[in-house]
Amino acid sequence: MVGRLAEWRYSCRKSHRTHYSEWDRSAASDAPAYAEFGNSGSNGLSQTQSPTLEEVMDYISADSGSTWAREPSILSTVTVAPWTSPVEPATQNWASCLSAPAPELIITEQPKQRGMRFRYQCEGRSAGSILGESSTEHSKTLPAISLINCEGIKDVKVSVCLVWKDPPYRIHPHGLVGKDCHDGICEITLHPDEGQTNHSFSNLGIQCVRKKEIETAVKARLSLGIDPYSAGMWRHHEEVDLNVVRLCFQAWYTTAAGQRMPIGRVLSEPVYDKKSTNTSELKICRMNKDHGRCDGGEEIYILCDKVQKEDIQVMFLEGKWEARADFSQADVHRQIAIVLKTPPYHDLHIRDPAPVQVCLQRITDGIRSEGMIFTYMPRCSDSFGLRKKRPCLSSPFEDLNGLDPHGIESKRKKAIPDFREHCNTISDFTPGPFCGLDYLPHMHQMGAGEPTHHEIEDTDENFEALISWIPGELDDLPEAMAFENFLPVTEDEETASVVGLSLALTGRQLPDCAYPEDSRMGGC
DNA sequence: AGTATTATCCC
DNA sequence: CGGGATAATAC
Repeated sequence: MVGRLAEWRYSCRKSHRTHYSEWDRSAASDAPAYAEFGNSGSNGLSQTQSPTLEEVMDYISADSGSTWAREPSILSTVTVAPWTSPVEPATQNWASCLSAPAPELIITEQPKQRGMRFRYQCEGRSAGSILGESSTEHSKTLPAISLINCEGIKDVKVSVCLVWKDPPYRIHPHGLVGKDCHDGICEITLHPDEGQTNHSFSNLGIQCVRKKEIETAVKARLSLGIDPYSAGMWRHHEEVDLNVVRLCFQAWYTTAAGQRMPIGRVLSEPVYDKKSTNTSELKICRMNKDHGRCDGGEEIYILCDKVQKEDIQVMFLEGKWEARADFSQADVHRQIAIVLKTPPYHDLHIRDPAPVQVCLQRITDGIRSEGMIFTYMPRCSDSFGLRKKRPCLSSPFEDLNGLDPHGIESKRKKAIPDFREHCNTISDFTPGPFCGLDYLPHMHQMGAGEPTHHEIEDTDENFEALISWIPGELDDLPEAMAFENFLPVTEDEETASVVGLSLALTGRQLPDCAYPEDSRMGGC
């Protein structure tokens, strides 16, 4: 467990290196604290995955006895104030003295955490608009707050600024732009005495600064007194994580005596930059295969939105069952494609096709993409897989006839395939034999009576004859040499198969169009 | 020095 | 906006 945590920390450091360095430093001097997180159980951290940073934070904040939350030495990089609670009812103390319900500021609609891109100044003033978390494609919501127990107050000033995702919630160099925004913050005045206690923020955009502007931006904000957590400037402030912010809502009112009273200080959930690959939404765009053998090990290509090769896994899911697809970092191509091997299905003896979900999952935060269906096929009842008839194409090269020359359409949204089709692959011939050239005429003979199909008796004799011919172990033949690709269906295909087979046996590249059905990407 | 990723800028 | 080209950095 400790090892896994260390691994998690390592990956965090890699992908958010700058941002977490403060914690890394702390943790280095307090290994036992980390070990304690790893025991999960009652501490609320996930048991099935590495804990997220938030979880660790929650754990820390819940653990008042933690030495390193108070230990001055670990705060050596902090120039101003120590850490304080994220949601702090600032009004609690005096309110209880007055025995009146304390005025409060609450977030009634959190900002949507993902999906909006931070914009540079050079991209224009309109930096988009942060939506509410319950927004859908059809109904938009906005981030919103509500003032509670403020009925009698005339003016309440509300201010929103951006802070770091993590304690001590320093001011963030990025700024808010849009309606009611200036100097990177958004300020409005509400009149609760007139019933105006709610507000939703429309047209709030996040404008990002360039790295070289971080210091200037932070100083500018601090000089305006914007620093809700009095966290000040960090001497390594340029190490801020520029891909995530939190909105910090604050409110004040002025008493009759002219005293300025704070009402609240509330943090939103983190808001992540859509453009950054370590926080963006994950998406599978296409897979080259939507079904396969239930014992797994089949190669599949997935095209996806940009991912980070060291922080991505592909999960196969069905209810509580989860299996991770097998691939290495080298199998992630330019961040947008993954070549993987399917994991075996949990039941190798299924009788019917079993559809499961395939999705991308980021390792560090556990976020998953939407699933795409992949259907596991039963193994064949006849070990040869030859008894089954194979459906006949109207034309073996249908795809070449103009409508879909690249076979793109034909790969889209296929219906759940008939598992018999799947059974015809040579890999069903455990232990992986291969048919010899001289087997083809034999096959032809046997199918002579059938105009569209050839069938071969699944007898032990035939099987023995087949495997006895084979020179050696051919377990690892590429999928392109699947038996179905060589099994003649029509005269044309048979010719193609003979060509294909002979080429395959001589180890030469097959012309794409020699395949009755090209199962590889790209097509003819 | 070359490749892979990220940051910025453009449309 | 979303997509993508290009400059700038990181391995």
